[in-house]
Amino acid sequence: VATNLPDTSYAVLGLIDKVPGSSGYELVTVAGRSLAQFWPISQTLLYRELARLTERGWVTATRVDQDTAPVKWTYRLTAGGRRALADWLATSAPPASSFRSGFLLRFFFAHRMRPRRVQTLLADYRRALQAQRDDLLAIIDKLSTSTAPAARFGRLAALHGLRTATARLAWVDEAEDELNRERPR
Amino acid sequence: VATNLPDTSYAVLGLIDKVPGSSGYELVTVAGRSLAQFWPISQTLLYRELARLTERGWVTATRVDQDTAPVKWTYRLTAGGRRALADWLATSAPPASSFRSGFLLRFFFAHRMRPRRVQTLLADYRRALQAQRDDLLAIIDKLSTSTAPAARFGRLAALHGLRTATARLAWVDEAEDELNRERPR
DNA sequence: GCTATCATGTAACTAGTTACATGATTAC
DNA sequence: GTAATCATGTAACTAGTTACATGATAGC
Repeated sequence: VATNLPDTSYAVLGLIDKVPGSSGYELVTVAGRSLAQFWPISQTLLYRELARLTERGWVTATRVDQDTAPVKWTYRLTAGGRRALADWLATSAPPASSFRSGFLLRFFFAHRMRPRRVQTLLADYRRALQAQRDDLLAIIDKLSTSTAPAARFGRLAALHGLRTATARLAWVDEAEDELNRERPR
Repeated sequence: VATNLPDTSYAVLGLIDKVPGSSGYELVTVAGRSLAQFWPISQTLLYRELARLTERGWVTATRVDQDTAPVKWTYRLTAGGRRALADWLATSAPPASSFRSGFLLRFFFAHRMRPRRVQTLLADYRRALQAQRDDLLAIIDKLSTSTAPAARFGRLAALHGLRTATARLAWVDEAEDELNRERPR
């Protein structure tokens, strides 16, 4: 009964391939500061995927006893896992780019808000974008020192986020201008 | 047992408020060319939300018999529905902007791909972005003629998508340049 | 004594997806 | 004949979220 798995499974598989021999706990943190920008995975889900990948025989789990910290399990791809990852990467990415913005959803109904409320909504959005931009700048900065071939794509992925955030910040200015122009004071 | 509803419910509520007296079928199409850009709602889900909103007493459903087409049901907000919508709009949008990009996920693991594959991946992404940009341009064009206050925010929301798509197209160029520079021929 | 880090889970839920069903009318 | 438009659903699933549990060690 080999149904095909969701992209999240391959995300975890790819992560293990990138940092082999890490524990679930480590993978959660690594995912949190890399994948999270464009493919967030919660801790619970990641552990569930690890179990599933192990069951499939795509990764092996090794028990590691530590004296200072609790027991941990480390993961590595099997030959089957490498094949599965390669197959998935060769598959065309479907248009499955789901984007849901709580901000835009509310903004779309802004004609039912008082002008002041629209202002704070935009201000909140700007703050969130700035925080995101700063995060991405830090990531890019850290990755730009490394010359590893794998880090190159990570850096470009982060750059994608940075360009997006910057454009959206410019949009916030634009929107504020337009809203002020029509209704002065 | 009044649990609070997900944003999607309010999205539908807001839509009905925007186009009162429309049927589920009409709402599906309206959602498809407005909300879909930043808050996609499938047909099945929309009908389910209509049932839920009716149950809550936030909207009323009216049966309309037609001689040429099948029976339809049209929807309108009640006083309670208007209050619920206003309350939700007054609520700060949580950072809940979930973004999942199948493209970036694969691109992040591009070090495991052959260079040719990376090229086609980028080319496919560019094509998708161009299509999206054209869609948004058409929407903005249509909305810019209208002077209704509600259309203004719709236009700005579409502009947000346009700015995003444009920045990402520029990123594709940037990424291709960078990948070609390091590995000529 | 408190908080943070390391480390792995269970339980319960629900939002959202996909596939399918039905059937009339109009236009090519 | 066949495809598109109008119109509303049901059924079945699963991916992902949220809240909670546990427990050791290390540093302040």
